[in-house]
Amino acid sequence: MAKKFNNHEIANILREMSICYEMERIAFKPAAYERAADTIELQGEEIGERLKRGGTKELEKIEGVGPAIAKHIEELFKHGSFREYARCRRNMPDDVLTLTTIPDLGPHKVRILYEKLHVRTLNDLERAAREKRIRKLPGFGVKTEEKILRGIDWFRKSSQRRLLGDVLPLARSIERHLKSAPGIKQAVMAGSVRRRQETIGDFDLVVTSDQPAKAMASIERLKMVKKILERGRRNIVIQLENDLTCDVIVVPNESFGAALQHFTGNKEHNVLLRKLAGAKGLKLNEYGLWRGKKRLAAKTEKEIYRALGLPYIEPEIRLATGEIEAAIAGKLPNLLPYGALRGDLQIQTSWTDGLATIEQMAEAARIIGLEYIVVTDHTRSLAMVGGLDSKGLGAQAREIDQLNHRLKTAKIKFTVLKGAEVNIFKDGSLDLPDATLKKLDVVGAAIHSNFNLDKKTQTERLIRVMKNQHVDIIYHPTGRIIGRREPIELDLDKILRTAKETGTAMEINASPDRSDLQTTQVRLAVKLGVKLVINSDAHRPEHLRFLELGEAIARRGWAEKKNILNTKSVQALKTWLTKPKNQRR
DNA sequence: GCCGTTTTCGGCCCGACTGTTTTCAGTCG
Repeated sequence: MAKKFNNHEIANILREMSICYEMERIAFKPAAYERAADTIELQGEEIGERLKRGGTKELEKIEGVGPAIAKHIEELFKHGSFREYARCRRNMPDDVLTLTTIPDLGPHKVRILYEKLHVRTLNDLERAAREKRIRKLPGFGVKTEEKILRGIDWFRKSSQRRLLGDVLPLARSIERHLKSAPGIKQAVMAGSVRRRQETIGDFDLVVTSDQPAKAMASIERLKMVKKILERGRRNIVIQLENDLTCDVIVVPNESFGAALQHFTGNKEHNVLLRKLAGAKGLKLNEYGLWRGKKRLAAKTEKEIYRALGLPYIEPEIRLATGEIEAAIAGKLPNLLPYGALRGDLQIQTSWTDGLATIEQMAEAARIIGLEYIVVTDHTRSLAMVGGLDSKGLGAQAREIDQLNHRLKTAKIKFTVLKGAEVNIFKDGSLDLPDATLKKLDVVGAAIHSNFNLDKKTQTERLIRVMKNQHVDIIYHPTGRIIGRREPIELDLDKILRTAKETGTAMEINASPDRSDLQTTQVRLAVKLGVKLVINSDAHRPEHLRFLELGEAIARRGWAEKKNILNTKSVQALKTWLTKPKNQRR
């Protein structure tokens, strides 16, 4: 294979194809390409690997990929492009994907801008708008031109998405304020926040009311509101203090479920649901499920799913990645319940870069209902945080023993275990000797350097780590930090299979900017039967709250309680840890 | 271009809103 493309890059190429066909007013192809792009982006395994393994036949197994698109992808890997794509590119602006993210600009308007004003990039667009050339175009006007300028401004300011960990507390606070506000019965978050997506574009909220005008007024009076952006009859768009856009929809109580379902999405899930309804001679919209003019269900989501012949599907897995098929077959996973974690297996303390003592972290963990923590400070080669060597870990062990003793005498049922976040060298060796690792209850290993090795080297590096008999967990396996650092190159399929073979657990690091593993990777791990651990990676007591975000990632990846190691009691965990790795189940 | 409780051809999700129109196309979620 001559060229390499990751799934995201392939998806974007297919999206460009979709836009191209849309511009040419070719029917149905745009949706087909769009759909293929979406499913490819959500694949846990690299498309290139699958192509190598099974050729185009293998690719055709992917939902929405047929013979034509499979062939295009094959050509893409062989030659770096394919004929039809090259043709499309000739007729489109270079930066068509960016241009179409500007609100109100879709394929057709972008095409007109390109053909009449030679707009190829965002800068071209801005110049054309400032020079008031856009308003003269057919189908455009002064208002559109102004909206485009505002759109460019918005794009530049807020193109980076927010972390769920930042948005969720705010969303809950708004819910709370509105629930007790005049004219409002219920206020429930919807959209990507309710699905607990790792990053959030905007915040959707469904409000029920008998007095919409009064409800709207209450919303406008919220103290977090910075600016009202749009006001409709039943919806209002506001800019919050932190510049996050919040889209509120006001509906009567009797259609609450339908509205919540509709605005929770995701879009693809809803499309599939409406198709299913259509196949049964029904119609699903944001006002309910209908047979002709008769409304069959609308008040609750459960009622709607039931009337469609389905069990309730949890918001986190409404991603159009097989949940509807599983629901029909009665094979939905029994998702990990929130609050099922009994311990946290990655905690840093003031012994290295944490801000609280072991005792303070233990106390904070106990208060939020945990039964144990593992203290896992950094090890010696991470010099910038004063990583611990064998001697330091020995001293720390004595402090932990004393603390456990005090807890016991005070009849407090809480256990502190000994661990470390052991640094992995470039060659996959560890920066502490086996003799030291052997003394610890839990050994987590993590990559903190050499992020840019090629895929083969990086994969072999981690495999070597997993083959070490003392390494229990790989921490934040891909090393990504959202918005700051790309994940390392890994053959994840191979890594996860090795994890299974060697009995090494994989971490779901719940720290909001890490979220690592991420959803699709968890799904693959669950499928392969790899043991997972959800950790906060807390560096201060408040960080323990991140665990909930990790639970959300696990749920989105279809994980059940049995897949997650730290749902075990401390005794059961210890038993598991003392077994030789290859006997751990 | 893809797909199959419509099954290898003939369909393909739904409604609101906006701005530009004078009846509707384009965009969005």
